[in-house]
Amino acid sequence: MTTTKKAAPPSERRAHLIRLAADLFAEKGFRATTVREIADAAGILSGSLYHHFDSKESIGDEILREFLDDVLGGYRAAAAGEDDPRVVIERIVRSSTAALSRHRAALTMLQNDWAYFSAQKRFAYLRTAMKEIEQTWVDQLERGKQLGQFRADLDARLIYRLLRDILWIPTSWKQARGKGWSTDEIVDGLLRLLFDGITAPGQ
Amino acid sequence: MTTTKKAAPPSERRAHLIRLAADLFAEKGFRATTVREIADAAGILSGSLYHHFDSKESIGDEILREFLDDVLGGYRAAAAGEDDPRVVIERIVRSSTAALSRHRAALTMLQNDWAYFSAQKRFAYLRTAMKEIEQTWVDQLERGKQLGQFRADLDARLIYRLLRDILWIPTSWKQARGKGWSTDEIVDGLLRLLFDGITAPGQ
Amino acid sequence: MTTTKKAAPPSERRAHLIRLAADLFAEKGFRATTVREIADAAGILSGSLYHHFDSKESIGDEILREFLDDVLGGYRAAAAGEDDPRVVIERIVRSSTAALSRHRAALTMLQNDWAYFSAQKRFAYLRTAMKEIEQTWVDQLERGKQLGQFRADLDARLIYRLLRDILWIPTSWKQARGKGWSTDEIVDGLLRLLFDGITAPGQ
Amino acid sequence: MTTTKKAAPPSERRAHLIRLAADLFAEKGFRATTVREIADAAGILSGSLYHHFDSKESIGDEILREFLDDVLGGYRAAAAGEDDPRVVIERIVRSSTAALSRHRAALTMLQNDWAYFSAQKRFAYLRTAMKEIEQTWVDQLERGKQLGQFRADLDARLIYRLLRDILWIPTSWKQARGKGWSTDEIVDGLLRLLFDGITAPGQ
DNA sequence: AATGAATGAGTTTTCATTCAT
DNA sequence: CATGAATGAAAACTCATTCAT
Repeated sequence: MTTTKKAAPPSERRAHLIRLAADLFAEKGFRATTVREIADAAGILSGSLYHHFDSKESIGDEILREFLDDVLGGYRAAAAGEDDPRVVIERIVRSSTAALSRHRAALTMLQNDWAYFSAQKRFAYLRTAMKEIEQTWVDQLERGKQLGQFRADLDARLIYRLLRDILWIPTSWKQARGKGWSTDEIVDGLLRLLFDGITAPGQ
Repeated sequence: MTTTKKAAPPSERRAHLIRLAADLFAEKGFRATTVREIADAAGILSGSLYHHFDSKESIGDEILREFLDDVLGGYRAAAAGEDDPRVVIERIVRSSTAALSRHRAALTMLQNDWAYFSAQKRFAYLRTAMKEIEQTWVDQLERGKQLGQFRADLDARLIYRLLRDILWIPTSWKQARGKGWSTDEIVDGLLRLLFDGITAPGQ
Repeated sequence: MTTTKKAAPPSERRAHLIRLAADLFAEKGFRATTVREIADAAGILSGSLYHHFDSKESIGDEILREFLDDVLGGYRAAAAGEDDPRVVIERIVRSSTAALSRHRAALTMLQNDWAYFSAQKRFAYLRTAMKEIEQTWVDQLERGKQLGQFRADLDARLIYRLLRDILWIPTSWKQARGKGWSTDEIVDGLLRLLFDGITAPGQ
Repeated sequence: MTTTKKAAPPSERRAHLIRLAADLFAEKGFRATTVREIADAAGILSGSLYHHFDSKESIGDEILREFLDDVLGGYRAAAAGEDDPRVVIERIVRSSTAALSRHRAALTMLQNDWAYFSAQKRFAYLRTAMKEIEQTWVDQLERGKQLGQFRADLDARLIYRLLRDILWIPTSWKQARGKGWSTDEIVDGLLRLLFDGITAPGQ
């Protein structure tokens, strides 16, 4: 999950190309985006991309690593030095929503081409990161049960599974704009649903 | 949404090939699956598939149509002749979970290659179907609010967006078996989360 | 060193294409020959080759395996059931010269691109085969020394090193025709040089 | 065979770069070595090489010319003012072995990429040099026959062909060190093989 | 002297599809 | 129904070389 790679000297141009590629990946998925399209977007020939990267996959790699570093950072910070599971969960939701909006492309890549990436050893860190994310959720849900904050019959692992993907979703809405929701509205709606469900208080 | 197509004379062999293709699509996505892989699975050569189908897309088409027919049937039946939105929603959740487990491949295809399909006129029915599904959810949530069953501040469209993808999720768990959840457990957990959230009653 | 590979069903066409490729490899070396050239020679498009082979390397693999099977077969037969090292060596020289003339392309490939092939695990059998060949030579030379047939001060490993490459040479002369030597003349000249040197008897 | 070329102003840096390139050529062959690899070895960017050389081929040219100048010099010196063919041949063997060890890269280049170089007019001097080398051998072998030193039935041209490549071989052993042979041991073994063969005196 | 960026022509490979047999 | 062979268009990637700075 380290960010520095010896074969990848950072540069302005390079960073710009990654951003262009990320936008395309977000739009059409990683596999469906061709290097020619990336090059076209940059106004250069496809072969010229290989002056900066040694493969299309290494561009994807860089995008995904940065994303997971960011997300995991948020999870760790959320869990550090805080005892109330409810607060930790709220922090996780808010921080990862923010991280996701910063790395929209990475999310789309994972959603569309998870099978492709996770099958390669090069991307083994994806599975590792997912495990840490799951563990964090399960830990907090379990602690909440023990403290009596959450329903005692709640299956932490099951709830996590149900939740994880909801967390990813709001970000992809950026594309479908004009719907009129701010990120805050979405996150608040999500937290409300998570904690209280849709049933009216009295019922 | 019509089922009969002139280029598709139904037959045992044909149905079998579709099932084989569907399994592969479920595993790796529609685009990532090659006709050669489908043919290999059937023990024939790739060219021979074209005796049964006129294109790879027409295989996908058939799988997606059957799926949406099934799902929409469930939605319509759930809403027909029932007034209590809570009951309708529970029926929707149960029926679509069942439909999804019957059409696992279709779901993966939509999740992975939505952009690809929805951009083609041939697959226009996908958008139509999605709109009907959304409308059904929004209708029921709105009626629930008016009846005082659901929270008055609930944004029906937002909640639908949050929910839709959760509904798809449990299906993809078939692969990761051994986790020890039955479909019923998952649906119950999902309905409980939807109606009541994770907070303990007293809190 | 097995000849049968499940992913390579033998066929007339396939064998013909291998022969065409082998001729080109012999002429210009493996790396320097493009798949397009092979396809051109066959009168098809380069992509069509991939109907028969999954990579250029697998064509090379097939050519090299057949060659080494043939050569090693000769070495084993030469050493089997024969005690006189001088006879064994003569047999080895004759059989491998014959094998080489049957697999001229393989030889050129090894001479030109040995570094390329031997660095890949796929071609690990090349090193294994070379070791067996060396061991056979060293064994016979040592036995000849013990029997008093060969000079006692002869360094078997050194002589082998000096000899190995001479063995390969005569084959490549096929190209440079018109020189007027038959294979037999070459082999006889070689054996005479090996056993007796160039010095006149009396000197 | 002229050494001076207008596009080649000699300099320290330049000579160093040629040495680096030569090492890589020796390891992997001329064509298999990329300019980028040469530049990497020098710690500069590939484009910067073109400040010193106008093409990759001109690097190869320089390496090959120096080599052939050195080798031919040895051949001429060996034949000059000496009547005994046996002595001349011994001198040739010793001098060319020494030359080869000074120009290891050139040898690998010729062995691996002979077809490539010899097809270009720029490298016409390669064929010229080879002809002179062959003629020298044939002359000495023929004279030896007339003097009764060498076997009368010996085919000078054939023997030369058989011998030439043996001469190159020992050089490539530099890489596989630790085998425990000094250059002298190799040359002596070679001369002994050449003059007397491997057969024990009495046999 | 060297960088940093790019070219352009070529390479191997992929894959849905066609079609005579 | 299926084979066996091929197409054709596009994909990812390679690499010697150029050039403004």
